[in-house]
Amino acid sequence: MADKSRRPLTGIREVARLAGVSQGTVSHVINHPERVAPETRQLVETVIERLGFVPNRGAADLRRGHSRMIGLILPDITNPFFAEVARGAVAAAAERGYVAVLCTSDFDATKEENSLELLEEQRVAGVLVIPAGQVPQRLARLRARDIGVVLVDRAAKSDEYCSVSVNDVAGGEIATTHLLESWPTQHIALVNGPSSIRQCSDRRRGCRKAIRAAGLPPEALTEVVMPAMTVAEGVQAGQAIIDSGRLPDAAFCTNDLLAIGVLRAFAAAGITVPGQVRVVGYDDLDRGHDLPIPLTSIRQPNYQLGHRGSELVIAEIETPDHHHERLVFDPELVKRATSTPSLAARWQSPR
Amino acid sequence: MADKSRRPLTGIREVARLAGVSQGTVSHVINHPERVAPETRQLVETVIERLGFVPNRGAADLRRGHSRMIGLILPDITNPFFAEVARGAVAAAAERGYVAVLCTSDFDATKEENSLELLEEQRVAGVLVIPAGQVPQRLARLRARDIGVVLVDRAAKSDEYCSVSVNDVAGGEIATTHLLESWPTQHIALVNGPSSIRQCSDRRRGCRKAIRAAGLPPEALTEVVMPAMTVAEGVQAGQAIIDSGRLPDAAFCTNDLLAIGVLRAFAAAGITVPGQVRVVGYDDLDRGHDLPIPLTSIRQPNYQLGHRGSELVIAEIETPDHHHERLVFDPELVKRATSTPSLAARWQSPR
DNA sequence: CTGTTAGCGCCTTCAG
DNA sequence: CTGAAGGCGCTAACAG
Repeated sequence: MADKSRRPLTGIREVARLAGVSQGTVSHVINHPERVAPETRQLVETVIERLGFVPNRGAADLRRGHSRMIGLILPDITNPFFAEVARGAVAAAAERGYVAVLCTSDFDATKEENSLELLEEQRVAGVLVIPAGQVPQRLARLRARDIGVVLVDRAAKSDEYCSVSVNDVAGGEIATTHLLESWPTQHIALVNGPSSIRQCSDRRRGCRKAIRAAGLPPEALTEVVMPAMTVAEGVQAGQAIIDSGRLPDAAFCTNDLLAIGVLRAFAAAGITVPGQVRVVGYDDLDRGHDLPIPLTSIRQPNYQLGHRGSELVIAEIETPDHHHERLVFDPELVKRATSTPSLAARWQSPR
Repeated sequence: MADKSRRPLTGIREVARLAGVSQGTVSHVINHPERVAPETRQLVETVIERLGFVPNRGAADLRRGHSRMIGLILPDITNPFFAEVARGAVAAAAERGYVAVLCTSDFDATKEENSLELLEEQRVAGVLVIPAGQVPQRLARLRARDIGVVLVDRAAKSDEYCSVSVNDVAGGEIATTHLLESWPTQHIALVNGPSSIRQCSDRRRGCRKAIRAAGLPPEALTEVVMPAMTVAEGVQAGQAIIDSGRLPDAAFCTNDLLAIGVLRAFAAAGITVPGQVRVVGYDDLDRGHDLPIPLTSIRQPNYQLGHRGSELVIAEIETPDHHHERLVFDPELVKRATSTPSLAARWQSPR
């Protein structure tokens, strides 16, 4: 508890000196304890303990030629979806003794590139990236440097990268099928975001597939496309549906925010859910649980995405002859009152 | 686009060779461009570009004796509160050219210690920590190593560390005062979590203060303490209030989850809000926005907490003679329908 | 302005 | 099983 002489209570060298052994031996007790005589080891460990010595990972990494950091680039850590991915990624990394360096792109391709550069400078062992838009060009350079790369929430096109993603076509299909099967349905509204977002077009594809499978004609589906996927847009979409004069039996909203907006518009117009129209969303946000009527939704294995993603990069890094893998998860339906008349009863306002 | 000869298209040395200058000069064009003749610089930059050379930050850090990484330890990145803090912290770090290493404690003191050890090994320049419980002992060691430390969401006791936190007493006071002033009120219920959580006791303190200030007797306040702060507990608390037979004029719930539960219980019992009872929560979760009746709540400057936190560590790191600062933010009332009869009208279910 | 040089802290053959 | 020695890639004096 003294003043510790001000100098970086440094290194392996000091430990060696105090223990009366060589640096090499100290290094061994740290990295290959078994190669050292029990008593020497014991001695060294005691000194390490007494000095409060903590090895300098950076120096070790430099010497070894590779680090134990993995970079994580995502658009917005505040988004529950990405946060969950991050949680899985950080957990898996920690399990394997890696630390995660977090970068945020704010959906900005430039920031994304900058982050990639920073991570390259740090010589991270690998990166997990949830691209904000296009798959960043710069990833190629990282790969050239033998930095592991895995795309998250986006299937790799070619076999250039590993990727973990979830099957949005299946999600759209599941949602629609549920609507179709749980109650007689002739007319479905699809409330969607811009087709330029892959998720949106994939989910639409699944939706159409289900309709076809049910033997319904394409006209059974009416699509409302909104420029953004917020509650406000949802309200507008809901209003548009109402104004169209032809109320659908059910509405599949491509995300929960849109669904919440639609629900709001319906409530304001006195349209009952699920009585007149059944609704399902996508993402299974917590926000959807406490609505006047809890929202049926599609849940994605977000934590798994991140977790398996980390495992994949690490495998890619540690395995000499690595084959790129493309993992695709399936989403899952979570039934709630908004699509299920029987569940809805208890939610109707009392009295 | 060739095969790049397999070797780590390495270093400054190679650049120097190809440019026909010395390593030192290359280093200068990277770190002190102004100290180099424009043409030499131009030449070197061209070579750097052509080689796709990216400096090895780890090596530089080793040489310089300090890194540009800041560690971030928080209980759960999935919690909107912490996520927002992280966003601010990461942004501020990036602004100053630092990268953030993210660690998660899962509210587990052991994991917290482990993370601190990892960060110490990485020789991060500083750490931002949101303690899971007690302030970790190990922080002292980091400080001894000249690693910057700032406590987030917790005021430092002594003047050992910098800290950024928010005034929970003020929050409790604001919430209660709002309830008291916006409508005639004789009886308030305080739905609280365990007193062992500092936030809970602080908010209670603020609540009492407001009641005293309004000239009401202590009996005007009835406290319901729940062992956890979830929606489920909130429902129970709401039920308890109902069962007590004496409905309060207003309820201050110490977080939004509790409030949501209380609201649910009230709705199920046919008690109108804000008609019979007005309610305010705490945290201003998104979840509260889409309730049958939007929830009045207290919002904390989470992003600011993280942002200023990062700025503080960086200041502590970069400023030789640094005085520990204790920043305290004030929370803010967000009025919504749940406490405001006039706002509530438009939310009443139509028809 | 540019070149030379000596390490930062650690790991890892290679001998003894 | 242990010690000695040579860098990893880069920066920061110091000379020229």
